[in-house]
Amino acid sequence: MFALIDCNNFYASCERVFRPDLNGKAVVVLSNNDGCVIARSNEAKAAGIPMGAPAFEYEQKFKQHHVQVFSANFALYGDMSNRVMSILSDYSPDMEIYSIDEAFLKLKGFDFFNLQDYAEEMRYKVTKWTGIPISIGIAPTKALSKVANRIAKKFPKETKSAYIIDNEEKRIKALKWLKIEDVWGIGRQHSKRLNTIGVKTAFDFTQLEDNWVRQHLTVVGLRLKHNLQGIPTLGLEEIQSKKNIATTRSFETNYTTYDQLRERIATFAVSCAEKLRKQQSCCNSLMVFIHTNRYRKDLPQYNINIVINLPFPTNSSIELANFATQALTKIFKQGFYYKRAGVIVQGLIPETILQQNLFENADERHRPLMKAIDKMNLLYGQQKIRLASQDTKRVWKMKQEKLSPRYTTHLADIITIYV
DNA sequence: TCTGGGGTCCTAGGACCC
DNA sequence: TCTGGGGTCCTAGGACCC
Repeated sequence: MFALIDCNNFYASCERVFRPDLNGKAVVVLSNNDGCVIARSNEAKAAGIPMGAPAFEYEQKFKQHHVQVFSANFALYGDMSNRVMSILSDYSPDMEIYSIDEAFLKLKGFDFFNLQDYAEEMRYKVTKWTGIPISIGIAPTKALSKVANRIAKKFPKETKSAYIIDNEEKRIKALKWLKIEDVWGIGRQHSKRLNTIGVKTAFDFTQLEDNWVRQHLTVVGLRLKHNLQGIPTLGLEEIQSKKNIATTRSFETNYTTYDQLRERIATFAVSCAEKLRKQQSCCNSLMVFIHTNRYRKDLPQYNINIVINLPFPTNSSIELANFATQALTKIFKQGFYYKRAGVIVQGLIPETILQQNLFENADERHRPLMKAIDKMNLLYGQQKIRLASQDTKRVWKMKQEKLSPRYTTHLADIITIYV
């Protein structure tokens, strides 16, 4: 059996842990730059605030329903996630962390366990120790555990937030209940197409011909179909190092000059380099893109990207910032209002595989230098040591007007309790 | 004025090889 | 008039996830 554990309204719940006065109240969390809604408490959902709602369009509604608004505090969410995952890892030797707020546990050899009790204990401990509410779905396959989880979340009282699909009757009943567009792996396009041929529920989907599914939804869709039928086609996945790493941002205002963009691109490249070093990889190529504001139909649009193959694999901040700025030079055009840009590094290989190039090689001195920089930044705070090509005067700021303290990761932000 | 960010996988088609 | 057969690798684009 697989268990899928999912934190309820994760970011909103993290904020509430340190603001218990907000329990039972509407809470939303905004994306970077306070752009749009990326998490909602149940009360906020009930107030009719959709996922992805642009914050400026919903200001009235926030006021009207007394919604507490937060800027995204990823330092807090990342740390809370680690705490939850560490508790969950005690409940099975086989765990796959699927996202910041979700994990699969493989429950092998649990035949003599009462899984309902087991799940409820898990839930009790996570909530007690971290303050984060979770829902649990258990079933013979991953896709079905997703379905079970949805039921647990939808009917928290009846299920005690833990639901198990362990026989055909329950499976069929669950699949007939679940709308096709809510199935894991069926997105907007697929559900539109499925709707036109009369597939309304997950159950309808499992009744389709294999060939049709294969043809229109590729092998991914076919695997999903079998998974929903109870045939295990998806196992736990090993933790693997990433294949791409990206740092991309929208700007608070429009950028018009090369110099402004150059600074951002250098900073994004440095950030990618840091992420690479963290997972002990080097990259072989890098992509730089710049976009104008796609919502401003009245302005000329210019979206372009460029891929640069590096002469040697590297994770040096200096090299990557250099290559990225060179790339930018090739695509930058005067006369546009730029709103978004990013750097994506690709072709990742382990740091240890060092291929010598006949003509050009990485500067060996960078390695110890980067090590020293990483160490200092860890010790004295992120971004303390920067390249001169970066924003040394701290001109650049993200809009984060409703940022909560870093309660769990920053000493100065620790809560004081008066007794 | 203001509309996020970071990932994965699969397929078709082109370029190339012998 | 007639123009093979069997591969690999790479990339762009489209779908999906949170």
